[in-house]
Amino acid sequence: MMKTQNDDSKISQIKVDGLDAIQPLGRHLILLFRAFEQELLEELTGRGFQDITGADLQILRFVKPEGSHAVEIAELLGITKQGVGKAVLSLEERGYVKRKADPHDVRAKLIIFTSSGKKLIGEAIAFIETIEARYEALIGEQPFQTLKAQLRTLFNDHQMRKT
Amino acid sequence: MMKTQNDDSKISQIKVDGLDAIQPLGRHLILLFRAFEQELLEELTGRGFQDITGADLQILRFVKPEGSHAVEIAELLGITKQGVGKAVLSLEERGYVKRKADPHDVRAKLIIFTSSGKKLIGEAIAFIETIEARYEALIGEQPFQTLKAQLRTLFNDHQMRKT
DNA sequence: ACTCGATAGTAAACTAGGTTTACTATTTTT
DNA sequence: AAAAATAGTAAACCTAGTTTACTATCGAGT
Repeated sequence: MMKTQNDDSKISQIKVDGLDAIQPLGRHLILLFRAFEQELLEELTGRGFQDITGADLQILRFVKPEGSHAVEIAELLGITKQGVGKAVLSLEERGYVKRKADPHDVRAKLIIFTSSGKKLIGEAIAFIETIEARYEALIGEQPFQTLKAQLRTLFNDHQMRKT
Repeated sequence: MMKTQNDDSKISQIKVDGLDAIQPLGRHLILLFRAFEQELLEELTGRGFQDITGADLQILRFVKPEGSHAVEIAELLGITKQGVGKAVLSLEERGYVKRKADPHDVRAKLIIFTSSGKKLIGEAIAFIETIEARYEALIGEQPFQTLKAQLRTLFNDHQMRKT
C-alpha cells in the first residue's frame, strides 16, 4: 500500500490526541471504515486473494446467488452501469465471476459467481463476522446493535431530507 | 453529480429494506459518511463555493491558522506529500490558499489560508455543527456523544492491533 | 567546520475507479 | 406497428491520488 513513501510506520502517526472527542462524526465514520476495510483486505491477502480491492468487494457483495444484471448492481451501489461493466470485466479476467446470457432477455447478461468467487465472498463474509464479534466484545452486544440502529436512523434522516 | 445517468432519482433507490439491520457495520459507516459529505458539499455549493470537493475539504481541515507544511498535512491524511502538493496547487489556483516561504527553512513552504479560504472553512465548520446538532436532536445529546466515543473505541482497537 | 544521511518540495509518468457521451440491439408500452 | 425505455458496450475523459526520480537544504555526529 505504501502511502507515505519509504516508511509505512508514518501511516500510524495520524494524530490521535485528546481533541479526538470533539472531532466531527464524519471523521470518526471514515477513520473506522478505512481501518475496517484495510483489515479485511489484509486478511483476504493472507488467505491467498492477493488481487482483491475494496471496489471488487463492493461489486461482489451485490451479486445474487442466482446471478445479477449489471444495471441492478449499479443502482444498488449508486454508480453507473458502465462503471459496473468495467469492474465486472476485471473480476471476470481474474476468474471471480462469469457472465452468461439471460434466458429471458437477449440484451441482458447474468453476472454469476465462479467457484473461486464463491470461495472469496464466503471467506470475506466469515471474516467480517469475526470483526463484528470483536466489536461486540469491546462495547457490548446490545450497545453494538444500538450503534448500528442509530447510524441507520441518521442515514434515513438524510435520505428523507433529499426528497 | 449524476451517478446513475439521466435519472438522479435512482440514487435513492438504494435498497432500504428490513435486512438493513443485519448489514455489517462497515456498510452503515460508509452510507452515512457519504450522505453527510454530500449534504455538506451541496450546502457549500449553495453558499457560492461551487468548486469545492470532499478532497479539498480534507486538505483545508488540516491547514493550521499559522500555516502548515505539505509534509505535515500528508502525514495527518495518510497520503503522499506529492498528493498534497497537487491538491494545494489546485486550491492555490482557485484562491483558497497561498504558499509563502518558511522563515526557518529555505526548502519549506508554509501553506496559509487566503481570506476566501478562511471564509470557506468557517462556513464548512459552522454547517457541520448544524448537522451534528440535528443528529443530537434525533438520537439524543448524550447518546450522540456515546456514539462518537464508541466509534473511537473501535478505531483505537484497530490501531492497537496493527502494532 | 564538514560531511553525510534525512528532510522539503517538485516533476513526470502512471493507476484505479470511476464519469460522460454516444451508440446498438432488444424489449415494452401504447 | 411505432415509439419509448432498457441492457449492455465503447471510447474518451477526469479525479485523486501513486511510484519513481530528482534537487536543494538542513542538522547531527565526528
